[in-house]
Amino acid sequence: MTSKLQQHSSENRLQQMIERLKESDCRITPQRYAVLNVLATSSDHPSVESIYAKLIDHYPTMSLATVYKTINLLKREGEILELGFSDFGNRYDGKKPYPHPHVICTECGKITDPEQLDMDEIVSKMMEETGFKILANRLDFYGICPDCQK
Amino acid sequence: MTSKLQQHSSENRLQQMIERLKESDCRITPQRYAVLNVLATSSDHPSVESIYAKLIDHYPTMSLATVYKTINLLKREGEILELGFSDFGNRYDGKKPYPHPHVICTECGKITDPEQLDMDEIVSKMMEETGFKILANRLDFYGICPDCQK
DNA sequence: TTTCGTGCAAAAGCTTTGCATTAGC
DNA sequence: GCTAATGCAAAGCTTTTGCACGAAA
Repeated sequence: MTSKLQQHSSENRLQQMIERLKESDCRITPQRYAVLNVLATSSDHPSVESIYAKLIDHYPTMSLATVYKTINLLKREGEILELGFSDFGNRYDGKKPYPHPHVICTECGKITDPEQLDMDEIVSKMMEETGFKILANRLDFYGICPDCQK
Repeated sequence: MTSKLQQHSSENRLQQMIERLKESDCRITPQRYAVLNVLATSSDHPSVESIYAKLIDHYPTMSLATVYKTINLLKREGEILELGFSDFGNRYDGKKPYPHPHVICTECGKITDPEQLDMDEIVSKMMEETGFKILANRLDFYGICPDCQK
């Protein structure tokens, strides 16, 4: 799993992804580059559909299958975090591919990252209590964002 | 949302579910009763498929559609907690229908409830930091259970 | 030139839905 | 007896896959 210490700017994040794919002998096609770029620069946790929608005008041959395949590749390489939702589809975080908390507005679907909450201590406690070797976690808060409360 | 203070034994949990459905003018058919019973007495967070499999011998006319419909009814009534997973299907908790942490073994699929972790304080902090009105949460720990580590 | 990636269309899972039949209350 | 629930089969969604063509290295 990628360490939190490896956070960089968006441009570096894109380069990081490309680097990783090259190391695994993957080709950097225009389509892949475009999907990587969206994932590396989006803070709004895009869906497959929204990535496709964002790219189809500029890349007329882009297909949903290619977006799916690129995302699966990045998942295998550990370069994106998948947030699966049973109600409103999967969303992806390419900026921070390691587990971290999310706050989700159930009105408008906005997803943001709270900063003040560190999971390390909680994870340690859980390992002690349960005997599990904990490798990942997921913490979501669901509610109404300030905008939607108005 | 059901309060944690309302925890009861499995038999009472079943009665509680039935009560709630009756209040909403739902009929208690043998099929519904059977599904409710599985959900009220299972600690292993069953899937739709496993509920169906457990019942089909005793209720030969039971259908998957009925299990799905009953589960959706209970979701609407707030009487079960749905744990959606993008990789291995949805699982359900009828014993504790309010949000609470889960520890999931990625080897054998076992799901257990840790007891020592209270989310209330963390939720309060999050509301302060983000301005969200937080109504629910989900906390999963993924790892290898003691049995699978051997 | 060889191999990998693309993109279409079909298939695969899982869940929901329409509708005629059955059965609670 | 009235109305809701059941259960089959069909439809819907999202995601995956097979395969022929095209492009990267």
